[in-house]
Amino acid sequence: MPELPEVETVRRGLTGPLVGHCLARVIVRRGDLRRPLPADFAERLSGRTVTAIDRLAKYLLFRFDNGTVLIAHLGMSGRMVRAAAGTPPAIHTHVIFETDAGSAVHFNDPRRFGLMALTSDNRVHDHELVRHLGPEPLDGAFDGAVLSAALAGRAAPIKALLLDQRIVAGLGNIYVCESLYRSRISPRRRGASVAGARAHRLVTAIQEVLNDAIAAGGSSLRDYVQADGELGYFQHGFAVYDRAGEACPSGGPDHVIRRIVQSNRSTFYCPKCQV
DNA sequence: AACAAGACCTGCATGC
DNA sequence: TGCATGCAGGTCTTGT
Repeated sequence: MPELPEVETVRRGLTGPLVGHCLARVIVRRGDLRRPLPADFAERLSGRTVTAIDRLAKYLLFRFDNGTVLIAHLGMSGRMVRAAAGTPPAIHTHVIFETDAGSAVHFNDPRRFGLMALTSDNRVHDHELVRHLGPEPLDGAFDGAVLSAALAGRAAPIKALLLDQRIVAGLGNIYVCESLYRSRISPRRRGASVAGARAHRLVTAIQEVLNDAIAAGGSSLRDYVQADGELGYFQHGFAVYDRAGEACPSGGPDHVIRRIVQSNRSTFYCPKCQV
């Protein structure tokens, strides 16, 4: 589910309830997530104060007063939902964080593709989960030259390459489709042919799409809600995602959005606008 | 090395 | 109503 804008929205929503607060109690109800939680997970976090919550691509980094860092990924169906302490956990709530202020955050993940791991401040960026990540798309260092260098020599379709977190970190299926539409680039185009002005256009489109989505609180499809339980509303702004058979927003005659499958994932695009 | 395809797990919509 | 099938926002591993 959650791509960069959704994770960023969750981060912002958790900052109020958690940052500056001590975790009075951490309850692991089910530890067999994508990677098993360490046996001492709850013990290592209990009594610690959250000093900051950062985002690295689609990962959340919870920093604690003793230098411990909790790395969390929401997978496809993971949610972090705010609740009052003592609220009975919903089905699929696997971990509960209760603060000294009487509020709680429930980690709920039906498919259990999410994960959490513990490390420390000085080792975060070397951690195996995040070590391979490419540039942050909203970072100033990410530009057309950086992107085309990463795409040089690549024969795979640009759609598949943009999903590769080593090339750019944080995009998923929705925002790749939307960015390619916005930059009028065909998802089937070979990676290496995206260079120069075309790469620049793509970077601009990626940044615009992500910023628009963050401003809208992310996209709510099946599972995603913000930390406060509110729905994001960027899904109403999709130009192509999940709109197969509908008219392309360009309004061009006979412009119909098409669905194809690439690398076993759905791709939505306008074959007339995107070349 | 680069790429494609399958696997992981659960819920939901669809069609018979 | 029940059952089978296919699909879903993400990685990770395996095989060519």
